[in-house]
Amino acid sequence: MGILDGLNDKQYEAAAHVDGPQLIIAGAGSGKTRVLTHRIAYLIDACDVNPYNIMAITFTNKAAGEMRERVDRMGCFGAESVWVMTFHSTCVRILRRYIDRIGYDTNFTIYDSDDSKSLMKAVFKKLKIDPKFLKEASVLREIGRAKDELLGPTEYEEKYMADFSKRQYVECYKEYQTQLRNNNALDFDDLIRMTVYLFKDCPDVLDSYQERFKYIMVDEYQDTNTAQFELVRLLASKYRNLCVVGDDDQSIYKFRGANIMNILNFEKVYTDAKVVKLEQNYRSTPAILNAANAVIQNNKGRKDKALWTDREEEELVKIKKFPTGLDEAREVVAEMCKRNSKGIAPFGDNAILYRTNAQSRVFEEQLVREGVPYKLVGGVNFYARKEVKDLLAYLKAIDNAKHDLQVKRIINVPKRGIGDTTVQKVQDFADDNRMDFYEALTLAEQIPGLNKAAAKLVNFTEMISHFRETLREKGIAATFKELLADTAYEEEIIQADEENSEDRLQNINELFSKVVAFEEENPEGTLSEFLEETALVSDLDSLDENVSAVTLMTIHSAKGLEFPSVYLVGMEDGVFPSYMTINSESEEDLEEERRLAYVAITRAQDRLQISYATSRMIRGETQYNPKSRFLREIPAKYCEGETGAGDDYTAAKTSTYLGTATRSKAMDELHANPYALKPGFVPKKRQGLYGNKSVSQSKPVTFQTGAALAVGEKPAYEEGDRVRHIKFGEGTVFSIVKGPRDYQVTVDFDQAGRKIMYAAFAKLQKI
DNA sequence: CGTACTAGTCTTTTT
DNA sequence: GACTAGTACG
Repeated sequence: MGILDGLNDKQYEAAAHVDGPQLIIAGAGSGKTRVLTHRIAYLIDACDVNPYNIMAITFTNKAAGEMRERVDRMGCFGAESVWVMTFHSTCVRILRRYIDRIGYDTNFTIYDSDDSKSLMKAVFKKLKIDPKFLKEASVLREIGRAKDELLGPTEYEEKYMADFSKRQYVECYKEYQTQLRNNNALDFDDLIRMTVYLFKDCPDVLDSYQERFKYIMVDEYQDTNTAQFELVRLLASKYRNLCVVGDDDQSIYKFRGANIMNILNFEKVYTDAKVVKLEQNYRSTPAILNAANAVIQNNKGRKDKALWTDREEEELVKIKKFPTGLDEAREVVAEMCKRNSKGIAPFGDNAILYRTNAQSRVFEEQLVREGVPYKLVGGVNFYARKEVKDLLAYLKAIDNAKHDLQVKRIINVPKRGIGDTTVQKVQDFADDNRMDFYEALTLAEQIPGLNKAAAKLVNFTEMISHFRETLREKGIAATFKELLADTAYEEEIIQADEENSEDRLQNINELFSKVVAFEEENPEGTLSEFLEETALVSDLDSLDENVSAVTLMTIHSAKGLEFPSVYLVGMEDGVFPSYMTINSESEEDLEEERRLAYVAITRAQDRLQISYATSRMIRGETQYNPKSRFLREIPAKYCEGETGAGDDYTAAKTSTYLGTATRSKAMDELHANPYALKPGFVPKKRQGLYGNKSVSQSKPVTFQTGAALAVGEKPAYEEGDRVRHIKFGEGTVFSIVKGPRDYQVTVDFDQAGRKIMYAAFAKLQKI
């Protein structure tokens, strides 16, 4: 039978195992997705399993999407009815149907971390807790941890009854959960937890899902937390056809509750489990693989394994040392430019990986300066940006007036003279009369003490109900358009005229495109369904591999991805491993960090460069850190360039930089002033304690930015013209349309694709 | 009620 | 250094 042809022996063994529990230990790059998809095909075609009875669970939407695509491509009959989803979306799906069985309304809302934080603030206020004494974030972290461990407020209280120091956490947790329930809302962690409760409380519901999911597969099993483990255990307990895939060496989410014991103890929980190890790596060169193995071998609690490859040796791992973080960024970008122009590697082959998001900035600045296209993953999630959240809040308020938090968010955005005191009066009235905030708003004229504000509130509710009418009659996109027009939201951004105005307008356009796309794809789709889609996506999900641009992201985000050429930067003790783990004295924390290093190294296919800097600006101060201990763990025989230990400043001391440090401000200047970077512009030299050889070599920028137009002024280019943009590079003007306030220009960029922008902000240059 | 300034926090990673 | 929340003042 041909379904499993082309798999190696181990892969075959794993894919052909059908009944009973199975643990697949899949090393980095060992083809685990391949095994999973082939196993699904095997179940359907060779074992006559109904595709409807197969479930594959992943952590990210991106992984789910890829799996979906590959399953569909196997071409098995009925493959589209295989359930391929993330943990979170699976739970939402189940809860929307059955959560009323445990006392919630099925049209519950999902709170993101921002919402949770606002709610916690309200909790503090109510309990009269001084935020200086206790941090909202730390309480939320504690609650999240409790929820990951399936401890509700009551269980949590019981467990820590004797612990006086947890007293306030208990109070906060109880109040927080009460308020969530009052708002008919669930936070992220509740999604999993409530599904587990539902299954435990309602055996008939559990049974129906056990009958549905007779064959269960879990990807990235090493990242499961206790709640997720329990969820899977319950679902699989009837038929016991549970196949989990993971790699204990890539467990890097302990801080989020992941319990590495779930994978290490799998064989103890399922004593009859079949265990298969995939150790052949199809991704990296021997040098890269050996380096990775050498590092991870320093960890103790791990399943014994060693990846191998039959690839030919090509290049050794490159180790580079730089005087400063700025030099590092400059040289890395220069190297990529060189390799690109020589035709060795297009920009899209490269990834820059770092420990923390904050490290991306220097690289961004250099990439912008050199006109290199790049994709930045992480930082602020698209749906978490202020303007996007504002507009989504409008849509949520239009969709369902019970979204108190959302209504309050936008009641005075843009400014319409409704202040905190007014809001508080309305809230008090609502509390006294036991009604929703929005309901109270509609009765503004009956609320005592509002005076002039009442009329403003009436205007607001009338506007919302008008939008509701539009929604019913003309659909989501039309409502969105009207929303923009009536609230003059964009005008406010244009008027404020901040340096990121253009980005913000662009985000609005992007959100609008998403609305339009949703409506086109789901002609019958409701606004609620659209909003649901936006609740569970991350920045990573939008990463487009078809665009040839350098990728910048944290190592965490890079898990599961691969790149021909990887630059692993900031390899210094105190940066990576982070300051926190070095000081924590806990060997476990350091081991988690080492696994992170392992993940980073194994992302590289053909070429890996690891670099560190003697001094580096962190949070406004210059730090001198020694080379990373992980770097020292790589034997010199796999490397070229700087190797060995102890060739640099080893006393990890911190000192504040003297003199006026001229931090590179390329980005800021580009946004603030279109003339800031003229060809030939050379940044001010940075004079530090260390001689800085490369500063004076700074190349002129490769592009010129266009002049700023006044809002509404006709641009100097026409349809069909070739133009250049600061960020997106070159493109062709598709259309120029005169909008109500300004010309809207649509450009098809060679790299970045089609963008719609306002002429006054785009600063396009005809070429 | 809105604005302008100040002080404090953040930085480990995020579905 | 950058962002945010909080405060004082008009």
